[in-house]
Amino acid sequence: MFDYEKIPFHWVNRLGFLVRKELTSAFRATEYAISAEEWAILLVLWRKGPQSHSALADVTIKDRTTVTRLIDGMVRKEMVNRAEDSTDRRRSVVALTEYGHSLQGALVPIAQGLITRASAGISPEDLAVTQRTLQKMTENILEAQPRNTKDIGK
Amino acid sequence: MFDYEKIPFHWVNRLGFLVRKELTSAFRATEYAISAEEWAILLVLWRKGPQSHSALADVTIKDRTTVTRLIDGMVRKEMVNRAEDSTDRRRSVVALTEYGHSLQGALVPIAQGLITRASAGISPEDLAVTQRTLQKMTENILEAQPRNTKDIGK
DNA sequence: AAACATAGGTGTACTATACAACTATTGCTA
DNA sequence: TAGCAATAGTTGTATAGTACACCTATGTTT
Repeated sequence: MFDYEKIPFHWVNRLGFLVRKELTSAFRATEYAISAEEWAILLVLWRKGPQSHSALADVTIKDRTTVTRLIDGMVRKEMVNRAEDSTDRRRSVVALTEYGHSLQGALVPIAQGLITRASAGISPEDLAVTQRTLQKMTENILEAQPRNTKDIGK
Repeated sequence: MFDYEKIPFHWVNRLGFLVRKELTSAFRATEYAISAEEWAILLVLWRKGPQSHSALADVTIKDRTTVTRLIDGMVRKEMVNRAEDSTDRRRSVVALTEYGHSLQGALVPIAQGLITRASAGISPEDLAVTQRTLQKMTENILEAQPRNTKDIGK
């Protein structure tokens, strides 16, 4: 049998699960009960501005219906709102509300704290290699993979 | 705002999600519909033999009740069974059935295929650094962390 | 023996996930 | 340009995973 613990996969799973859990419970300890999935959406919106559902589904690698439900919840909690795209009336554009923007100040330091804690005793070079490797692995898997929209080669 | 994409966390989440999804769908394409969580439990049992619920909760970083439900399902599907621990009658020991053992031959090659696919174009050194780094990060977070049992300092 | 700790299970509730099927648009092409 | 195909998003429905609060049974400590 192969030595699973010597392979990044095992740790990707383990650490991924752990991070999600830690983030969620750290957020819940504040007055903002943000889930890890909501956090992922917020990150995109903070960095890239308003996005369509399809775009969000793509970057989060989730089904469009999952995104719909997720955004439903975030609208209910008034973190984001939906507007119509003026150029394409099928499309609705998800944008941050004032409250959604303000969450950044509260949440980012928490995430940074966790990152700092996790990175203790690890050299910047190793962190960089790890980041690159994980990114490459992600791309390898996503390559030639079905997406949510079919305009892959666009 | 910090550059999240330059940090391993982002990719741990993304890749972790992707791997779980890929594994699940690859398994579902066979005659064995094994979930990623069941896979994680099976891995432990294959490698380390019979385990108590608490031990499984510890390595999978899940709540004991979650493990109970997970094992319930696996017992129903006859992958594992529960036996009493002769030395401690509170404890029940989860062990593989014949069927559970046999899954190894079917499932491991699938996982290895995914690993090979993901690792394309990455040097063994980088893979090793990544594995070490992720392991260290996991340990950093788990350190001084509440566990399922309270015998932490044991 | 009493108090405490641990192993595990139940009740309950909620989140995330996604397949199938649907409507409303837009784009393409014959 | 008329009609068909593709796209964006939603709803119905079903399922898995998660965990809190609380419970019982057993073992440990003082």
